[in-house]
Amino acid sequence: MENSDTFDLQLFLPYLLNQAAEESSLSFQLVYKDRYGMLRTEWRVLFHLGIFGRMTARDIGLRAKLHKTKISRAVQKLADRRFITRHRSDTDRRQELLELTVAGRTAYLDLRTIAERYQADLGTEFTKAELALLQNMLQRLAGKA
Amino acid sequence: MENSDTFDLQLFLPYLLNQAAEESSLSFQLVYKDRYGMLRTEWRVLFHLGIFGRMTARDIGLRAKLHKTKISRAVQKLADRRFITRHRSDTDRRQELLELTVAGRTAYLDLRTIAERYQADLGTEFTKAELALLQNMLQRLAGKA
DNA sequence: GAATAATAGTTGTTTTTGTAACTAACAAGC
DNA sequence: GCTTGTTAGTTACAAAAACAACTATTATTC
Repeated sequence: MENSDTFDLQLFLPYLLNQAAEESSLSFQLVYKDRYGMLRTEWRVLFHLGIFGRMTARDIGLRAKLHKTKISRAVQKLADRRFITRHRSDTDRRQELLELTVAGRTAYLDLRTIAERYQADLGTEFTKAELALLQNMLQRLAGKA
Repeated sequence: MENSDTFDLQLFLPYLLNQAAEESSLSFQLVYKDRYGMLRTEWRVLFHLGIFGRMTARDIGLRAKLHKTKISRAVQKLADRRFITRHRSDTDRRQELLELTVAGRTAYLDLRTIAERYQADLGTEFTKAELALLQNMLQRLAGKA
C-alpha cells in the first residue's frame, strides 16, 4: 500500500476556507439561531435591511449572492415573526418593498452588536495590518474587489 | 425611516469567509461533481485516504471535523462505486479499515492534480508571502494552528 | 465476571437546500 | 394592441444535511 501522499489538504484553499468559515461562524450562529431561531439566510436578509434600509428581495439577492427561493423563504419567515413588513411597489407591482419593523430593527441592532464584538475580538488575535490584508484577499477571492 | 446603517457586512469575517469559501469552491466542485458524481464529503474522504493511506471512518472524522453519519454515507457511496474497500479490523471488530482501490487512487490523483493546479494559479493572483500569511491566518481561525 | 458505560458505525426522521416549474406583472417588437 | 419575451417572486418536488435513536462491540468498574 503506497502510503502517505504529499498533498497538503490543510493548505488547499477551498478546503481551508471552508474550515475557517465554519469555525468562525459557530459563535455567531449560536446567537442568531438560539436567541432568534433564525437561519443563516434569515440573519443575512435582516442585516441587509438593517444596513441599507428598504429594499426588494431581488436587490438583496444581487448583493448577497443569494438565490431568490432562499430569500423568498427567509422573507416569509421574517414576516411571520413580525421582523419585517412587505409592501407591493406602486411603480412595479411585481416587486415587494421590504422593511424592518421595530422588533426587526431591535433584533438587528442586537445581532450587529454581537458581530461588532466578534470583529473587535479579532484585534487581539491579529494586527490591524494582518486583518486588512486578510479581508482584502478574501474579497478578491470572493470576486468582490 | 432611519436609513443607511454603517456596519460593513462585507468585512464581517463569518460572512466574508463564507463568500470566499463558496466562490473558491465553485471550480473544484465542478470537477468532482460533474466528472465523478461526488459530494463534498465524498471527495474529502477520498483525499484523506489518498493522503494518509488506510484509515478508519473515525479518524477521518477527527481530522476533517466531519460528523460520523456524513462519513458513513460517503463511505457507502464510495464503496458502491468501487473507489474504496472496507475491512473489519482484527483488533477491534467495531472498526472498519478503509482503503482506496486502484480506481479510487486514480480518481484521487486526478482530483489532486486539479487541486494542485488551483493552488498554483493562486500564485498569479497573490505573492508567496501573501498566500503564506493567508493560510496561516485561516488555520488559526480554523483552530488548527 | 456480570453490570454499566463508552465507542464505531448505521439507520430513520426531520430540516434545509437546490432545482424546476409556475403565476403575475411588465417590456419590446412588430 | 397583440404576441413574445423578461422579470419578481412563489410553490412543488428532489437532493442533501442535521439530529436522534439504534446495533454491535469493546472497556470499565465493582
